[in-house]
Amino acid sequence: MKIATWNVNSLKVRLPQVLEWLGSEQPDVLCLQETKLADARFPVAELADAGYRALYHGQPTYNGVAILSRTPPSDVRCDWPDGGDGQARLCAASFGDLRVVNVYVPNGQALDSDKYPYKLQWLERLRGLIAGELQGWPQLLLVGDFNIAPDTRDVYDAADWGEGILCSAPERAALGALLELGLHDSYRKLHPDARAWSWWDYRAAAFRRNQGLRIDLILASSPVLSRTRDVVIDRAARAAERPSDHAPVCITLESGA
DNA sequence: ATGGTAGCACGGCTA
Repeated sequence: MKIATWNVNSLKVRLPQVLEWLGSEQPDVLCLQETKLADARFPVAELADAGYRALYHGQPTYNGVAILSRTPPSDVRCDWPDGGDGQARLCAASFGDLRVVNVYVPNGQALDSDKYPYKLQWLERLRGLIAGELQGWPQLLLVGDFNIAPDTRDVYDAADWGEGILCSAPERAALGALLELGLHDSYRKLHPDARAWSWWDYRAAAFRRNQGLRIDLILASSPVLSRTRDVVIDRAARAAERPSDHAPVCITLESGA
């Protein structure tokens, strides 16, 4: 079973690439972030033609998440239990015994921005939600754009980036609190020494100079990690014509429990 | 060079 996550930075613009990627990679589940689409404009028919149904939760202009799958999901969740705060950043669905939670964590912008405490509060709230989900779903994947580089290995130049946004100690502590629930950074577990990025800024020719960060993560509960065959970052998608600034990340699981 | 690019119901905001 293959489950992937990809911040597409506008599904309207990136739909041809998403369709091509679905065709070549054939994932069972693809979680999207930054679809930037109102639900009425979600490309349901085009994806159905490609063999994928869609669970989507969007808004105009900003944010937006979706879960594409070849089989019907169950126990669908489209926002926070209390209805959320108007920012479409969370959805979840189950495929058999596997729970998949898809998040677009707030960027935070800068340490002195009011978006920074919002990010930290959002992550604290997510911890509570995931703790509850794990009660009913021991086999769980928490995937998405976390907007946090877990440690210095995940930054092209950690000394230069320092304690800036995406790398500050409170952000990393909030990610650590999620891991303490019994989740594992699957890519890092399988590739302890890898220096690989999932996001490169559009500005300053960051991709050409390979100046990136690994902020798109697949966190797996222990039962899922134990049946993980591999985790890969598809750097080629970032090198494509008119790319998203993020690369897809894909986990392959042994089939069965 | 202390910036740059990309996307968005269109132009200041977000990343």
